[in-house]
Amino acid sequence: MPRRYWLMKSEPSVFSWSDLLTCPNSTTPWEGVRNYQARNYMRDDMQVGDGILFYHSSSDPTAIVGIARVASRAYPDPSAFDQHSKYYDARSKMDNPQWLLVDVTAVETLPRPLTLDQLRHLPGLDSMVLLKKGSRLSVQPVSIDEWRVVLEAAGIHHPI
DNA sequence: GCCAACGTTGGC
DNA sequence: GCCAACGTTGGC
Repeated sequence: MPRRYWLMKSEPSVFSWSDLLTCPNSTTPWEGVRNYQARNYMRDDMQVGDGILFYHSSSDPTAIVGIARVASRAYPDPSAFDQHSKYYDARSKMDNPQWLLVDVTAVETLPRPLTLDQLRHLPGLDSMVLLKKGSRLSVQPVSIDEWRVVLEAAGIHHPI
């Protein structure tokens, strides 16, 4: 199975790239995904070792800021069971979990963030999910070609 | 803060 | 199954 590539969004005011870097082993459970399509990508398609573009949304500027990798298969998101969590969902039962997550590990910080505006001007990213109007998916597939374009533009030549 | 676009819910 | 209402996302 060839490696796949993804883009994952996070609001830095909630969880930033630098927050990830301070986690033990630069690794964190990607809590809080509450969208079925995003969940299904994690559940059905993500494999350990897949590449991740780490994107800061609702920030200034919005940008890809780091390269990460998938560090586990999908497993139940414990925050869905936690009544004190903002991600609590009473419909998700221990014996029938509705929401899943994967572990994410930081690999490399971009020398400079690649902003949304820069991405829009790069050739070869026309069909990138992130750049589609109204795109809200927080876990998105990225093609190998898009991955290469982004890493080249970021000045990264030996990722993962 | 605004608001377009989107996903989900629930009445019918 | 339809679709209006609602809540959320996220760029600006």
